Amino acid sequence: MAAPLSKHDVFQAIADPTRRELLHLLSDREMPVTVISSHFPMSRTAVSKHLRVLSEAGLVKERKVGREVRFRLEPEPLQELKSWLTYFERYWENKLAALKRIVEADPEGSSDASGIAPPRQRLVAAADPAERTEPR
Amino acid sequence: MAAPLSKHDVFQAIADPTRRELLHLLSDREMPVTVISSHFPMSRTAVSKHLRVLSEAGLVKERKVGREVRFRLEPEPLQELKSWLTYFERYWENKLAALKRIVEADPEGSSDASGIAPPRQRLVAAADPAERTEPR
DNA sequence: TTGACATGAAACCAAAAGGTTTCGTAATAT
DNA sequence: ATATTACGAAACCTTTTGGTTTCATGTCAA
Repeated sequence: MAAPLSKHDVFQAIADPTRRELLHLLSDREMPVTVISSHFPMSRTAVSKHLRVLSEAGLVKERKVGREVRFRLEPEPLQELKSWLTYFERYWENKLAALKRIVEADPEGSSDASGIAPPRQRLVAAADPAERTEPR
Repeated sequence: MAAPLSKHDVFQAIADPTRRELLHLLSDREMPVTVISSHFPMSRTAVSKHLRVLSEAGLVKERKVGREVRFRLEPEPLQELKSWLTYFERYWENKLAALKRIVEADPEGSSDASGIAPPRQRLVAAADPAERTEPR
């Protein structure tokens, strides 16, 4: 349970398209920096910096082989992203379910196949026509 | 197939911790800007800017009510993130996943709008025990 | 009306991000 | 030995980001 209090977190690491491409590239196999950078329209140094950001986020690991340094994907930290997403999943599933009910005009309308607790999101507006927020 | 070629994508939108907190806050119910900003240690204007970034990524929707503007969560765009993650899930789920993938040898992937390139598959690793990369 | 409230636009600023080129150093090849 | 290759560190530059304060405008309350 080492706290990864490093400078870059997973969310920030994957924000850049180049870095996402790097992850895909490295998911295939491990590669040295020069080979990696040959896939990108920027300097090797720039790619190297991106690799460092990924490394600080724990998303890649490096290993020295002779004079080269090979990088490989380390997917585990992506789980944080996944669990973060899980929280919101029920919201869109709920919305989709609601839409489905409307479209199908199902008179019963309460079939939720996911078994996930429904969020307390108001799908309909308040009844008050003025809709004051803070009556003072 | 509306191409979401706006300035901010989902990946970038959720990179900022404040914006992630905003999404959580708004997942509960819709809120006007002033109320939202009271939850954050920064100016209302700053929060407003974050809301705009989220809006450009399609993650929140606004609605005018009297003199206030209420924001609410719009979770659908997060599905892009989820499907992006799905690709990597196989890698972390168990160590045999990579092998399995090689065996199955999925012939073609399709690139999407998020800068993701399909990995070029090489089924055989270098045989040289010295592990030279570029024999010249 | 007049004043208070809710909000966005604008101008501004410091720091971070993303890139470059140059250089030093370790490992390999000849 | 000597040249070549692989790489990171450093210095530098430009653009973006995340924040601020100030101001204008629309809406509501008295």
